[in-house]
Amino acid sequence: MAGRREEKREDLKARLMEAARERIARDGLGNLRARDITQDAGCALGGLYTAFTDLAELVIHVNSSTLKALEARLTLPEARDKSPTDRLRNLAQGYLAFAVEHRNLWKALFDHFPPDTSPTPQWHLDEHLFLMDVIAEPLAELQPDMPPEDRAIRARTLFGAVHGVVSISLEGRFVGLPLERLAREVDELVVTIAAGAERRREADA
Amino acid sequence: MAGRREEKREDLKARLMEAARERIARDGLGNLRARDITQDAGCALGGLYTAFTDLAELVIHVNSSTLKALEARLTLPEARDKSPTDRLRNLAQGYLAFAVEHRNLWKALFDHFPPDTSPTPQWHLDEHLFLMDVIAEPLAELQPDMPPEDRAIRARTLFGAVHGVVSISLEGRFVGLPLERLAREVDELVVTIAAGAERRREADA
DNA sequence: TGTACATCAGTGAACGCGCGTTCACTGATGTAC
DNA sequence: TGTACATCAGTGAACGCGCGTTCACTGATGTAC
Repeated sequence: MAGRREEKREDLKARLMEAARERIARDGLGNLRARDITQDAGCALGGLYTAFTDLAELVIHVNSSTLKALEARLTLPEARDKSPTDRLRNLAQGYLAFAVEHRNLWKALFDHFPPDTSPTPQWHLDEHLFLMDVIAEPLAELQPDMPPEDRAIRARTLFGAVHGVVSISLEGRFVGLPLERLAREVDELVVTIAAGAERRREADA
Repeated sequence: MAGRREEKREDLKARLMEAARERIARDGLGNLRARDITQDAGCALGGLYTAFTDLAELVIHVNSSTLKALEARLTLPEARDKSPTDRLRNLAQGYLAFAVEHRNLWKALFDHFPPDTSPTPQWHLDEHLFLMDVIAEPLAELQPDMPPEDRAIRARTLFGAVHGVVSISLEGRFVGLPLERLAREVDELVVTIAAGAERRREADA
C-alpha cells in the first residue's frame, strides 16, 4: 500500500502538535520543552526534527490551530441578523470568553517571538487578518461612508482596545476582576465605541 | 571618613542600574546579559550579586525608574486647568509618546516576569497604581456620582484600551501605522470614551 | 507472492553553549590602641 | 598621626544545568525483479 510512510508522518506531526498544544494549555508557552512534547507524543526526541524544522515551527502550527479555533468561535451563526452594534458586542464577548477559557493558548499567540534566524512565515502572519475582517464588517454597516482603508485601521483600534482590556485583567500585572465585571467593562467599552461611530456618521451626514 | 563603603556601594548600584537601563533600551529586555551589564558598569561579574540579590531584582529597579520617568511625563503641569476630557487626551498622548520614545524600556515594564522563587515585591506592584490614580482624577470630574470603586475599575479599563491600541502598533505583530495616524486613533478613542462617560452622567441625572 | 536490496523516518545518546550564580581569594576600608 | 589587625566589598574563574539540536545508527517501508 503506497503512502504508508506519509500516513505515519502525518500521524507523528498530529501527535506532536496535540502534545504541544496540551503542554502549552496546561503549563504555558514559557514552560514548553521539546523533551516533554516528544515524550507525550510517544516518539524520540529527535523525531520532532523529522516532522518540524525546529521547536519554533511547531509552536507556530499550534498557534495557527488556536487562531482557527478562535475564528470558529467568533463566526458562530447565532448573531447573523442582529444589529451591527450587537454583533460587535458578541465578538468582544466571544473574544473574552475564548481568552478566559484558553488562557495559555491565547497568550501564546502574542508571546511567541521566534528568533531572527527563522522569522514568523508570512502565511501565519496573514492568519491574524481574519480578526480584522470580522470586525470591519459590522463597522462597515455602522459607518458605510468611511473609506475601507480607514475602516481597516479602525478595526485594528477596536481590536487593540478590547484586547488591551482583556489582557490587563488576564495577564495579572494588576489585580484581577471578577469575570462578570470584566465582561461588563468590555461590553460598555464596545457599546460606547459603536455609539461614537454612529454619532460620527450622523454628524457627517 | 565614615561611609566610604556605603558611598562606593551606592555608586556601584547606580552604575549597574544605568548600564542595565541602557542595555535594555538598546537591545531589549530579552537580550539583557549579566556579563554585558557588569562590563559596562566597570565591575566584575560577581559584583552584581553584592549589589543586588539577582538579575531579576536589578531589572525590577530599572522598571521602577522607568515608571518614575513615565509618571513625571504624565504629570506635567501643562494641562492643569484644561477640561477633564482634554486632560485624558493629554494623558493618552503622553503615554503614546513615552512608549514610542522608550520602546524597549516601556516593553520591559510588561515583559518581565520573575520566577516564582522570587516574585515581584509588593512595593513595585504598588508603583503601577499611580497610573490608575492619574486617570481616575479626570474621570471623577466627568462622572462625579460614580462610586470611587467603579471609577477605579473604569480607569483600568481606559488604561487597558489605550495601552492595547498602543501595544498592537508597537509590538509589531500587525503592520505598523504612521505615528500621526496612531496618535489620531488613540485620541479619537479617548474622546469617544470621554463623551460616552459624559452622556452616561447626563442620562443618570 | 516472495526475495534481495535501497531508502529514509525515527532513535536517543551525545553535543554544545549560553548564561545565571557561586565561592575561595585579595586588597581596600574601617577599627583599636 | 601612625601601626597592626579585622572586616568585607569586590574579583573572576569555575560551576552547573537546562535544553535545543545533531548525527551515527537501525529497523520499518518501499522498489525491482
